Amino acid sequence: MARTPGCDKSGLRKGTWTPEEDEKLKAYVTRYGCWNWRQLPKFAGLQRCGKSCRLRWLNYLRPNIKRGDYSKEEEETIIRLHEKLGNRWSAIAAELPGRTDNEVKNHWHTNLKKRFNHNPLEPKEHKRDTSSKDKEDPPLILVSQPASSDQFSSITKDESSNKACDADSGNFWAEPFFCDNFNINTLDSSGYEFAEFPFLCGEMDFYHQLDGFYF
DNA sequence: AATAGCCGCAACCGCCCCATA
DNA sequence: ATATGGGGCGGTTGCGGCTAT
Repeated sequence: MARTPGCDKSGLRKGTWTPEEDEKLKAYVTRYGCWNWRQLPKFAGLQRCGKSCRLRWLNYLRPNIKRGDYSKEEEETIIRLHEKLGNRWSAIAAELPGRTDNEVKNHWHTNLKKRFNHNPLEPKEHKRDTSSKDKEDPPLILVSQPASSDQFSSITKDESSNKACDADSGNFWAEPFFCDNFNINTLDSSGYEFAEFPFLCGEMDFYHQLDGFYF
């Protein structure tokens, strides 16, 4: 499933994230936010590149991530938007609360594409894979159903981790990040999310301009 | 019970866009 | 106008688990 741990030539770790790394990243981002993905791993004590941290956070550790089976409505939405937008997974994922572009993309490639390739309504410009093995899969039948809220709160495969996310997600997105030296009064009086304050990271004292304070 | 092949998905890679100097 | 750095995005890879034989 995941790639085996390894290191690239610069000594940065690659491959599967360990629970310890997850904890470090989650703790740091929760506390300080993602002010700079490239610098972040250094201060968070991670031997990872910034991109890897960003991906891990956005696709796995971020609060309110919904995992597990897709509802019919979600699949319908993906298919409808894919028909309209093509492979713009981030735009499609934006319409599916709790789903990430990576997850939507994976779901498309592993489930929906096989079925949807047989749907004559699919625009040809988006059709990429017409391999013969797909012929055994039944075409996807779109059925409109009234949306029910419980269909959007599917049980996750990793319920324990999701609960952990839910526990601290309550006010996560609505509240600013605080650290030891942060004073809410330093927020720009205009209301724009901007703050400038010192971080204390280990023995280093930095000034960071934190933009996008509320994410 | 063994094993070969398939599938799902986390993670990496490289390109592109945008902001800033 | 150009260079540079950072973030975002889509395509692809490859391992582990599952299933069929």
